[in-house]
Amino acid sequence: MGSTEPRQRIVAGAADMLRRRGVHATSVRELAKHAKAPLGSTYHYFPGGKQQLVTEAVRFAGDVAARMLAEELSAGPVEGLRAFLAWWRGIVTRSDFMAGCPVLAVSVEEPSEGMAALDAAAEVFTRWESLLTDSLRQHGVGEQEADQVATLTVAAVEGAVAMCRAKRSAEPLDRVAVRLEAVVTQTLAGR
Amino acid sequence: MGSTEPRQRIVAGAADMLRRRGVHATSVRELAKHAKAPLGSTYHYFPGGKQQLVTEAVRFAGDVAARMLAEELSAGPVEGLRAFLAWWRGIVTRSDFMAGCPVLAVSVEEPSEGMAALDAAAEVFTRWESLLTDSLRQHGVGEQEADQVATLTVAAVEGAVAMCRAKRSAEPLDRVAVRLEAVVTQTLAGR
DNA sequence: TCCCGGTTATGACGACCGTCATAGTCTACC
DNA sequence: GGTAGACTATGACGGTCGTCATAACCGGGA
Repeated sequence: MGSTEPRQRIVAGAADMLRRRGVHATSVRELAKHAKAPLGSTYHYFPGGKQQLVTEAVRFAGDVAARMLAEELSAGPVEGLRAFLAWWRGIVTRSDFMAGCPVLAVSVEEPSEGMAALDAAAEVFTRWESLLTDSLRQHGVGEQEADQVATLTVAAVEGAVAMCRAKRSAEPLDRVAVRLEAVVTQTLAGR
Repeated sequence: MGSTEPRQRIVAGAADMLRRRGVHATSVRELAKHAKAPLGSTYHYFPGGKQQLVTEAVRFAGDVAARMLAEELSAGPVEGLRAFLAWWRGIVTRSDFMAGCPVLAVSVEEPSEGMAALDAAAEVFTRWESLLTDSLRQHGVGEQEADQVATLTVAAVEGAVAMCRAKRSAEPLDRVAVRLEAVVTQTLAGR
């Protein structure tokens, strides 16, 4: 909070706004105001314009989640999964179901011009999947099965976050959490 | 194809554009052009403006999918699941990973003014879940477990569709398909 | 034949968009 | 203390947005 670096503040603020409104409903002016930075600064720090800003925001949000996921996975796949789900639940509920996932937002909206942001989103998804896959493999799960469970987890979490937003309820995330934990437990038990 | 009713044409076209661009990147002008209808007609048939148009498009797309899902589920839960996944795979690949899900698009973007479209999205999700839940319950699955598996399925499919768009690859949907089928099969086998 | 409802056609409105140019301010080093 | 360079401030640009008012059109009942 109150980071002194304006650039960092802009990126973090952008990630926060993308969560709530999506890409096209977020203007650069609002972005600057939200970060208490002048509009001119925006184009000073991000000469690539909105595209660059969105791309960096996606990477930033992806990194934050990945760092958390990596740490929690060190206690085991099930513990990591639980923490991942709880983390998303916190974001969704604390914002009164206004906030979602900026990575998902970029993935759903147009690649109108330049796919930089979309590519960044794809990389974030892949990174999350890799963390989950590695953890599963380290606990004896086969390659294919680990890949599939990791992708299922990321997809289900992202989908559930969007569903929570639409329904203004945390139930989708809760249901998915129970079922995903069962899947991972069974996978670790070797079928 | 080539329906004579302009109103229907506009709604179907809107659903198609929402898939590809999302809500805010789709203008009413483009919508009218895409449906070969005059801009004035748009506000004649949809006095509620863009909000009403988006809402009806979401309901329309939701109905099409629900009808398909209901029919395929009559052959059993696994068969319905398979068809559901294959249907989405077709949409994603046939469009060269440009098209996604309009319901998801609405769920991820603004609640800015009037939640009509968001509510419609929530109803569509609930409808899809109900179809899956009912099918599972008719095959002896308990209530809670059926609810959880149904939500997991819808969430995972929606998330995977977005991931396919970002990665420009059908692999997320394919991985999710394999794992979801395993989940449903095991659920039906009673643990 | 006339007219009248539903539909299309056209153009305008105020607002906001992304982007940039330019000029002012500040900071830190020589 | 002066000056270079990083940052801020301001305002403008061409465009497009959602929305609406209004006029032209057109088919069919009186």
